[in-house]
Amino acid sequence: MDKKELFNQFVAFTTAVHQVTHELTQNVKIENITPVQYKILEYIKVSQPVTPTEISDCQHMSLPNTSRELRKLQERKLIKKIIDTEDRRKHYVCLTEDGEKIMEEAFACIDERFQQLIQHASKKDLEDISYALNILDEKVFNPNS
Amino acid sequence: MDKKELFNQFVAFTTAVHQVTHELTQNVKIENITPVQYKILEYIKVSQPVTPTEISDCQHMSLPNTSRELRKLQERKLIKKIIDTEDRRKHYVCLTEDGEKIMEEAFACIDERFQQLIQHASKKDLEDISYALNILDEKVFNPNS
DNA sequence: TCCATTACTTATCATTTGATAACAAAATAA
DNA sequence: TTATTTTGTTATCAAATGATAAGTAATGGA
Repeated sequence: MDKKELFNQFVAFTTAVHQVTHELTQNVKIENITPVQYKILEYIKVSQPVTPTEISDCQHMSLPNTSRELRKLQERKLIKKIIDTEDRRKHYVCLTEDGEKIMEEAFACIDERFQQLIQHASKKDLEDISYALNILDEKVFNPNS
Repeated sequence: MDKKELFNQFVAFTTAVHQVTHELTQNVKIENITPVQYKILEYIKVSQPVTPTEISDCQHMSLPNTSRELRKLQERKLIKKIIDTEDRRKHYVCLTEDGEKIMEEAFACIDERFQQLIQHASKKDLEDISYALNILDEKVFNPNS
């Protein structure tokens, strides 16, 4: 196995992943939500509670810009902030009920398209896919966990 | 294999892929190139020659905006356009020598970080990774090819 | 107590990106 | 030939995003 060749395979693969994730999410349409705001909501949904600093780090945006987007999401009642009782500088960000509802709909929509994508997969195919995902997670994308 | 469970695994996986590709490309710094322009160059590099319409489709941007960015890249002598002799409406876009040089440097930089990522992988690991990439390409991300 | 650091906010400005209308030129179909 | 479609450009405006300075409040250490 040539490592250079593996790199080419890797590049083609990640391109395909980006393409497919774009297709899966493209018909998720939340009223008046910008792409960046959607990514933030998605992150909160999966990892809540999170602090603005964590969002800032994970989404690769400055804390001031994160703060601005969070304020907009809060104004739209999609998220709420809870101040840590231990360290009152820290804010824990969570989805509100409205936010949860919207994100569950979004995920359901993505899931629906995902199920279409794998509709022709056999039982063994599904096992192979799951196994392959695990291998790559373990050896490339999440080597520590 | 529960299809719902596979979806969760899939979501976590694609998130990790996006995260890692961001890390691999983040220290590719080309002077005065915007992210969109970089994505266009990357696409041209891999798929040249391409037409503006193809770029527009693949990068999910309107043709006018594609045209604008291509003009900027052309002004910087990173790409060139060749008019199709058969159908003179069509323009084939290619990298110039300067463009090739810059993109090869960029890819070398990404490759370097990729090699770090898999530096501890054994021969068998590499084979497993390659196999897993193939499986996923075949059954999920590139079902037609 | 005083000072430095951390977590976050507000405000402002520049740049990038997206959307749309109007146009030109070439190809194709009627 | 004339109309229609395709391919691409230019121009303009609005919105989203990025960068940075300045400020508040809480914490923790000297």
